[in-house]
Amino acid sequence: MPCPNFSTLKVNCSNCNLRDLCMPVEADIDELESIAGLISARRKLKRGELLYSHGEPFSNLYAVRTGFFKTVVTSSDGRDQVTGFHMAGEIVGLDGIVDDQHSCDAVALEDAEICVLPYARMADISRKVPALQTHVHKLMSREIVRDQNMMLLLGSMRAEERLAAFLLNLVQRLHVRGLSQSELVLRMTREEIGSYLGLKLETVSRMFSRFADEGIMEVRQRHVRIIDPEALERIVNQSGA
Amino acid sequence: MPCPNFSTLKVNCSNCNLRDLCMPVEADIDELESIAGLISARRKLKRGELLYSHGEPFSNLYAVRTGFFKTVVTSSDGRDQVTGFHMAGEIVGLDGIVDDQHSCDAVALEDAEICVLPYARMADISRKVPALQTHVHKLMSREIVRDQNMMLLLGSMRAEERLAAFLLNLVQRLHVRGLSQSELVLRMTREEIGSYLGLKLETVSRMFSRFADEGIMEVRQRHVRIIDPEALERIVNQSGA
DNA sequence: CGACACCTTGAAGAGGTTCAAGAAATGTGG
DNA sequence: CCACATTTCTTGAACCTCTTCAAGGTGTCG
Repeated sequence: MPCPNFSTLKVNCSNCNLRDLCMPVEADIDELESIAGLISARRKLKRGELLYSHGEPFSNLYAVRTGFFKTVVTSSDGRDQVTGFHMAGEIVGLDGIVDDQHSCDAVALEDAEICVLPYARMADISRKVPALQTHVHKLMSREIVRDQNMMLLLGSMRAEERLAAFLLNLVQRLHVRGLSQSELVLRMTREEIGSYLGLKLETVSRMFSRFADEGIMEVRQRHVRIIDPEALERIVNQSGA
Repeated sequence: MPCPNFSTLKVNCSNCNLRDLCMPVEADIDELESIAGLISARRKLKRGELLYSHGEPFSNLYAVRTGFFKTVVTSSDGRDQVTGFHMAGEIVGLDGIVDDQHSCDAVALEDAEICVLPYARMADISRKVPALQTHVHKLMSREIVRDQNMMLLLGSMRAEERLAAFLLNLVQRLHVRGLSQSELVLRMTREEIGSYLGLKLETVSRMFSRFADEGIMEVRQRHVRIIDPEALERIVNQSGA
């Protein structure tokens, strides 16, 4: 076995328990067979490892199987911004298509495993399987809508609103994956949350403390228990124009 | 003529002077013919008119022919955020694909004309013409990268940096379209610029005044002449981590 | 020409940042 | 498995940027 972090055996979507999340495509038997062959390999990453980095030639999309990733954009003058957190069933790498190279870094925030989806193969198959074509378009459109909602958050919300929205979004996504609606373990640091939300880490920390003081949640380091989700909803929806 | 704002006569990309901007696709004669048939109609809009609005069923993308648009996301509690400004040759409407309905409003900021690109037709043709498929993917990927760069701007830049970046981006896009690199007429209000940049209109106004004081540009209402573009570059690239 | 929308500028105030110090958790090497 | 180094988190105080509120000016359109 030349490289223990790659496996090409029995790599197939057909019997993957994440299929409903990452490839929810209605199709006939033949088509499903094509789709099952989308994946070229799986790959394991250690915490802190880069899945891809900006400037790197683009050739694959990646589906997260296990673990947790962040994507980070870096500007020419060294600023950087976390643009997303990605968990099981989500697809990363779409940024690379336009210039045939990645425009951000994708970093594993804990030990992780991903499926490699060669873009060329995906494009080929989606020409033959309309349902896959639709799915790919929707993936990209969803990313656009999500990013525009982040622009709304970053452009118009105050610190506590941002953090509340962030937490609600996280638990909602975790809930879809069968985890608790109220309890979660943050996979990222205060600084990473801050970068994502356009805040400094101290501000994030203070907001956590404030929410805890107000009895909205319990916070012990990265362990968070949401006691009053409606309070969070109210915070997010309170203000506005 | 039932509706003077729609025309379906001689609507064809083949001899459109904007083709290089909006459909720069390499293909053989047959394929180009397919692509030329992408457009179903053209439509004229008056200043202030909506091209589409959030919640509206999605069925078309739109290519801007003339005029200038903004797209605006509105949150449930009435906040809104300008997510983009769009000029000749640019495609809008990609947000609508994921949920079969638009998630933002597109508003003409001046009298405008657009080409209607039925999404179903586009999807069909791009299954037969790989170059079009690639083009569509790149369009969407470009939008993702652009939005993520806006997240960087909103999350990490100060007011003067944001405005400088905005102006440089604007003149650069206008320059590609054959207009001056230094002179421009803003099509949007201070408030709209502010919404886009996550600032209040007063802040935008103050920053314009500051740039004018510093001799970087002349500002007379919406007429802007950039005297020292390098100063703007320096402002954008100054800080960082 | 008048009404309305848009822009500018000042002064006061708030929210978030910066700087700093210490505490808690995590990981590492012996 | 423990001790130590490192990273991460919390909290306080001073500061700064941007916002808010207010008033007046400028431009535009019917």
